[in-house]
Amino acid sequence: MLSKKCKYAIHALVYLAERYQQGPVHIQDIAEAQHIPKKFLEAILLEMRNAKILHSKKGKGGGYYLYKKPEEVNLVEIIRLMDGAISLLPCVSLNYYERCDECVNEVTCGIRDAFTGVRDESLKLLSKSTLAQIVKRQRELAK
Amino acid sequence: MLSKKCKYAIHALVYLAERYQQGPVHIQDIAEAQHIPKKFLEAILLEMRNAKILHSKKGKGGGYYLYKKPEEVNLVEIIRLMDGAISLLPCVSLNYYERCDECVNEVTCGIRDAFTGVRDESLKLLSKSTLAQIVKRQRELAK
DNA sequence: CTAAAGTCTATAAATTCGGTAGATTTAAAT
DNA sequence: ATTTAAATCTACCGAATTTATAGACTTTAG
Repeated sequence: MLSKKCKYAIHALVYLAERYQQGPVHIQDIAEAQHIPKKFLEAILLEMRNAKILHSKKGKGGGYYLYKKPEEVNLVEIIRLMDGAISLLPCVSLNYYERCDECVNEVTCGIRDAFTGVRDESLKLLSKSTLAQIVKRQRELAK
Repeated sequence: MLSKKCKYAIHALVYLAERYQQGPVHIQDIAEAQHIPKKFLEAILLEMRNAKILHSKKGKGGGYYLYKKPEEVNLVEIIRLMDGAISLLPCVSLNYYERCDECVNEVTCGIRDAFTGVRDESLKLLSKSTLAQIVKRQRELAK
C-alpha cells in the first residue's frame, strides 16, 4: 500500500495539473479541496519543490505551481520520491536494492522471479500514467 | 514493500514445500536455515496454521508441515493473509476496499484507473506463482 | 507597513513492525 | 509414570514510522 503521504502528493499534483499555467495556487486551497491536513500538505509540497517537480512563490499572491510539464511527471517518480521502492521486495528493487538476509543464495532463489515480474509490470503501467494522462482521463469521466 | 513478516512467511513456506510429505519440520530448523528469528517465526506459522495452509504436530517429533498441496498455495493468498491488500490504494482494493476521503468523486477520479491496472497485473502474476512453481524454478536454477 | 503567503524547526500522538519472555499443553520415547 | 522435546498461548516491549500539529520566521505585493 502507498502511504497517505504519497496519496496526498498525487492528489495535490493532479489538482495543480488541472490548473497548469494559471498562476500559483495556495496550499490552503489544495488542502481544502482535497481534504488533506494543511500542515502535512505543506511538508509534502516542500519536498516536491526540492525535487524540482514544483515551484513556489512566496509572499502575498504566492502559492505552488507545477515546474515540470504535466506530461513529464509520472506516478513512478512521485511514488519513488514519497515512499521509495516500487518493487515488493528490496532484493528485486532497481533503485532501492538491498540484499536479503534470508536468501541463502540470491541466484538460486525461486522467489525473486515472481516479484521481478510484478515490478516490471508495475513500472510499465505507472510510468505511462502521467499527470497529463490522469487529468485527461478525469475530464473524459466527468462528461 | 512487503513486511518482513510476509517475506519470512514466504521463505518458510517454500522451505516446507521443498520437504512436502516428508513429515513435520521443526520451527527451529526453518528458523536456522532461513535466518528468521525463531519466536517471530512461531507467530507467523501459527497464523498460517489457523488459515489452514499449514498443519502442526505437537510433542516430541512434532513440527509444521504443509496442509495444502504446493500447487494450491500461491503468493496472493500469502500476501493477503500477512500484509493485507495487494493493491496500492485502498479505494481500488478488491478484498480490503476503503473509501478515499480525498476523492471528491470516486467515479470521476482519474487516479484509480492506473492503480486498477497495476492491481490486476499484480494479481495475475502473483496468483500464477504457487509454491510448487517456486520450488520447481529453484531446482532449475540450482543446476 | 501590513497582510498574506510560504518556510523552518520542533514536537507529539498514533500506529505498525519486529521481536522477546515465560508459562502451558501435548505427545513420543524410555 | 516420567522425562523430554516440541508446539501453543498470553502478554508484553522498544523502536521506528507515519501522520500529523504548533508556532516562530521570512518573503513579497500592494
